[in-house]
Amino acid sequence: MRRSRPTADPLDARSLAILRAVIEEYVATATPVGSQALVERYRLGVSSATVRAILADLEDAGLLTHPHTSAGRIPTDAGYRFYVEALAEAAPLPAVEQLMIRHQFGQVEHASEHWFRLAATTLASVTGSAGLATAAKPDAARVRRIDLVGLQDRLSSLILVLREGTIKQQLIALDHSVDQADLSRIVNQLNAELVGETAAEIEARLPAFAAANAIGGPIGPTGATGNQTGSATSVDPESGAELATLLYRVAERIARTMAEFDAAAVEEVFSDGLLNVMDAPEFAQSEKLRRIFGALENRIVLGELLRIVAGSGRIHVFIGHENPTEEMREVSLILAPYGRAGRAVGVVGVLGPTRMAYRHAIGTVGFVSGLMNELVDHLYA
Amino acid sequence: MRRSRPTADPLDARSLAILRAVIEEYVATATPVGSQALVERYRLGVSSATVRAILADLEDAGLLTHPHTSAGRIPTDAGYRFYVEALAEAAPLPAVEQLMIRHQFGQVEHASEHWFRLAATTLASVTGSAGLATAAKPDAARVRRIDLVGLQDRLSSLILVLREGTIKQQLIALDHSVDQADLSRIVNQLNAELVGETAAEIEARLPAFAAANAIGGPIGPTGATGNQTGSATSVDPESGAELATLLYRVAERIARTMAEFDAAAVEEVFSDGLLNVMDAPEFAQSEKLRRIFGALENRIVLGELLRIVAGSGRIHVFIGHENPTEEMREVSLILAPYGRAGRAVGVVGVLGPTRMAYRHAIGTVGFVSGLMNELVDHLYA
DNA sequence: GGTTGGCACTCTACGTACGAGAGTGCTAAC
DNA sequence: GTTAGCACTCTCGTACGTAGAGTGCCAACC
Repeated sequence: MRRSRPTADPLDARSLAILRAVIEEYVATATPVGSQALVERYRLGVSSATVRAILADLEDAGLLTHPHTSAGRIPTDAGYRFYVEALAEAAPLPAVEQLMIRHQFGQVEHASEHWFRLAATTLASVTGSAGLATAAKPDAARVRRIDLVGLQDRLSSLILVLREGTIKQQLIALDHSVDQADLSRIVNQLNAELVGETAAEIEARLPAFAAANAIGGPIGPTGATGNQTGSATSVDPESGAELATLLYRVAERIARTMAEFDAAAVEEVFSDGLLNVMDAPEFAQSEKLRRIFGALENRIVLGELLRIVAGSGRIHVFIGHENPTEEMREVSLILAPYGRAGRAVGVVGVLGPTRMAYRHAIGTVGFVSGLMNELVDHLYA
Repeated sequence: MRRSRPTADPLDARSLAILRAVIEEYVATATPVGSQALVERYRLGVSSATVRAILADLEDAGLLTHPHTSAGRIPTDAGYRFYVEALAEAAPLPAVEQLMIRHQFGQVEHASEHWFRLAATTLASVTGSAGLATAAKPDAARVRRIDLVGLQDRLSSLILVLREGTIKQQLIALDHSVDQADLSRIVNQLNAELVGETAAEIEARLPAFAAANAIGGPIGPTGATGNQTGSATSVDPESGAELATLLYRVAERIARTMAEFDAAAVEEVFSDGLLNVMDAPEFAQSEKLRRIFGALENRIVLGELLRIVAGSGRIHVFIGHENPTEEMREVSLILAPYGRAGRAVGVVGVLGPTRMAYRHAIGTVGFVSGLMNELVDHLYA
């Protein structure tokens, strides 16, 4: 409501420089920045009075605001948005840090499950915000390997390895005791028939399994390999029927487990460095913190965001109010997808106060997502 | 420094009743409790002046304290300790709640990995504190099943199922491409020789593997079952040597993975309801919270505690200063082991402010650890 | 016209003062 | 041994006053 027209005059270079200075100063100090501080710390070549006039313009444009009359300026969400889009080229991660991170990933390379955790940890420590990572997850999981391990007389464990590296374990209670040799025969048959299939495809086969089950006979195409590990006991008809029943139950369980896996928006979100967020002075009162942590615990809220990002193929920045949920309106999220569309995709990113070092954070998230890309490519070339 | 001798006179029944009242009132209200409040809310049959005299005695005995002169009394850690040992018989969980919890465990029964998480969640929601749970972990893991799954030409995934249900996945880079049939032969041999063994036992066998490797011949006792899944290709000497090398490497990796698993004090601590702790008024300033969460994230601190509890066979209560670390001196931990000593053992428990409903919490932790006992027994009878 | 120094103004942060209220410890009477 | 009474102490909330930071505006300047 002052001086220049309230809306988007294209800002001149000096205004941009000042906007940028305000943002970077505020990000560094967490204190509203005044005209005096700006002329002292940045070579602006103008007096504080001039700076004040420009600050007022930037405020009219909605990019800055005032906590109160006699305080300095702080950026609005719109200000940060402008900064991210027009002023802040992503800062590439220094080569030293890149090397260090690669080295760390090398250390755990033999256990892919740890990559996601490490990605979150790395993002947290490098950016000083909270780090987030989801495991790479396919649209439709496919079977890579099935195994049944007898635990006790009437209890067995189904181990389902999916093509993308995920392992699912399920307990299966048996109606009758089944020895490991019989379990092996079932496993062989299941592997022969179901490897490479999706939940839906297995589902479609279930009636065939059931039919075979009903007549108590052996099932599957004649090509089923079978004949395994020594003990080639002859199968009496009754136990044959029992095995067929079991076969059906296991196949059904596999289909269900995979369907559940497919349906889960986000299987698990690894996070690290939540303590970093607690350190931010804007969250000194635990009430705000509580709401943020609450939102983070709520997988639905986060899942929605992650889904948006996973499909997009680019880095997303959600600043304050841009977040879909009320609780997150004081934090910013920088999220990047990784993996191959169609194959497995996951998301990595950071969460911090809107007062965040966006350049650095975007650069770091970009680097880590690239690294995860490499790793996933290496796994599923 | 008043009236009666400063040390442990055996306290009379009335003093005990008042101590108990103070503690239970304070736990309920989080406000220092005065003599007036006590006579109003509890049928003590005496005047507030008398109560005041007794409160002063209890303070001299070190069981209560004063935040300041004109405030009511609050319990000291010693007061809580006395309460837990002498005054508070554990409150058994109401049958309704027991049933509800059992029902919830029934819902996820088919996936044991979820039990630990559910235990933490249940403890958190029932007690209103943070819930903790570790997976059941043996002193020395034993192999239950080994599998190798080809991921790509020169990359394979080792899947190691331990007797206690834990699954470990490891990537193995191959020097040469190996087809699934050859992998299967290796797997069969490994299973034949290593099932049931510990890390140390496998370690001891490694030289034998290496020797066989050196001469390029087949290895293992003659009883090794072998011969599997169709493709009985004849093995040319060179590829035989390569396979022997691979066999050795995989065995070595298995031994190392298991040794690491054994060495880890606590593999993973599932926690839930940390938000509950944030809600406690004593932790309104996030500085205290920060330190507590920091201590929780530090696996070493927690690991030490859990190790103490795991071996003990009984419920432990750590109140405030009784905790080994500085950061935890404002919280109490109630921890119970479950499982079978010698076989797998784990720990469940809750963490909350020292101002905790001990009776209820102890009862709940006891119930959940009993439940986990049942589940583990059911798995590994 | 843009820029600058000067200046009045505004608002917060902080320290002080003060009364209300809660709860104690002590004493004298029961 | 118990109780009523009472002076005392300490916190908490409110009010107030001051110092300091930073603004917005204006008149003068280049």
